[in-house]
Amino acid sequence: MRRSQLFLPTLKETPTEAQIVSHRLMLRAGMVRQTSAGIYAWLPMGYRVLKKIEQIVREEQDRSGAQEVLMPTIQSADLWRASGRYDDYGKEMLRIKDRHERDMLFGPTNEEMITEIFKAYVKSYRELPKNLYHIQWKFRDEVRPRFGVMRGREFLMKDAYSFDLDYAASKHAYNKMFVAYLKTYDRMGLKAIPMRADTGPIGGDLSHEFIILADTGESQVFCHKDYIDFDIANQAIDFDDVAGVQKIVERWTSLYAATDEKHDTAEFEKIPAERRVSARGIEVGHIFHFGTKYSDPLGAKVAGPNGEPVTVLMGSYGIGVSRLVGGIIEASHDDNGIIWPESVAPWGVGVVNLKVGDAECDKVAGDLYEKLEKAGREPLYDDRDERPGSKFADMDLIGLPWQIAIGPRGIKSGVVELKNRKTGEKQELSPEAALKRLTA
RNA sequence: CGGGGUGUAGCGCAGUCUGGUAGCGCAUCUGCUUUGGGAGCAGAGGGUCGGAGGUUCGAAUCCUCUCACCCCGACCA
Repeated sequence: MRRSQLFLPTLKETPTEAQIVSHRLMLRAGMVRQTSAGIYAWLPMGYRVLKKIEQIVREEQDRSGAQEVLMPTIQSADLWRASGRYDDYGKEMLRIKDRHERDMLFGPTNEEMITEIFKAYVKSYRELPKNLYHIQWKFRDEVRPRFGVMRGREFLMKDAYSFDLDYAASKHAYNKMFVAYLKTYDRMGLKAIPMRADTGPIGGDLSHEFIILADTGESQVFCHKDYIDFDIANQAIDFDDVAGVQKIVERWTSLYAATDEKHDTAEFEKIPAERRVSARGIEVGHIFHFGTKYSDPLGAKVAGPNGEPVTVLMGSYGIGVSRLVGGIIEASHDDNGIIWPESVAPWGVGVVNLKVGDAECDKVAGDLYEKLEKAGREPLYDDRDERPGSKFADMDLIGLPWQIAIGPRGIKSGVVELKNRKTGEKQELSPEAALKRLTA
């Protein structure tokens, strides 16, 4: 993409309404525009990042055996009356009437709808297990939206729903999601720590929040320091291996980790003092086993092995996709701007032509741009006739992992400058060597 | 939903107390000079001062109502 063609309205000054760093940077980098409180339009760069995150989530869901569907944003109130939640949900639910005065709503979640769909088709235990997910916009009419996309009213969420015949199977479904989540966050360059969450009236140990550590996080969290060094990156997972998956879950739940609501000071203090981590965190996912809470009132039953009706056990598994855009920035930025992990960066490399119009610079920069494009590195070529300083500042702001600066000074001695956004490390090397470094 | 605050050019703000030609910086456009970390000079364009009523010869400014947005708290992916 050529910067001169791109719709990327970056700002030098920070709009006052933005209080936290990710919100400020998202506005300054021209990623989103607020259209109402807690509702955002996604501009090209923001949307590219959103789609990359979404795609990683999708791939890891698919890998774990879940199947993607797409359910509507608008739902009928009748469904929610059947589960009893229409009245319970309160003012957070955006209620709408259609032209026939029928009660509708903009879905805040989809348990009722997926259960209804499941129930309509699945009649036998032989068809289990099933895990269906979708990635769709939700609306919760928060009293007080804030923190930009981190807590908007409209937000993109991946929600998966598992259906199983008995508790053991249901637990395996839960464990698979647990592991898929670890993989998902890891691929985004995030260290997400599963923390025990409130299980409500169901009880048991099957609910976890996935928290990433960031200084500006919304809640206080406590955990054992060893979690920081836990690694899932290069582990091949066999999701059909019940014991193997269970083992991974056990490892990741073996140490203390809790948000302030569930914090137990006595337990925490059993950890050696130098291994205690008390930090701020952002919730980026929540998985929950809720048994028959919805299948029972909605009558989701299958025929069991002996022909008897069995109410299925369910779980639901959410990832805040749009929230992650803000979350990643909170976890990865500096004074100059965003620092994108490679996997979610809107473009892979920034090619900065420091003197547009200079024949040599144009040639070398244009050539590098084309080759990087061909190599699939998704370069962003800053071919604007701007001053070098403002191009560097802009490039740092939008946070692409790599920058190549091509200027007359370097060209004279046959070199360009390759800069790593994260480390700030710069080195001069020939255009060919730079290309090789980035495409190896 | 309680408490507090702000609405003036795309962004950041002054002007409001004490009514009298709507301003500044950045951004934008033109020209010249500049060109390796957000340039300099000269010129230009851009506003129903959030909206509706009212007071007044005259309202960004005073009064009433209203809408939007932000912050703290309670609540939440």
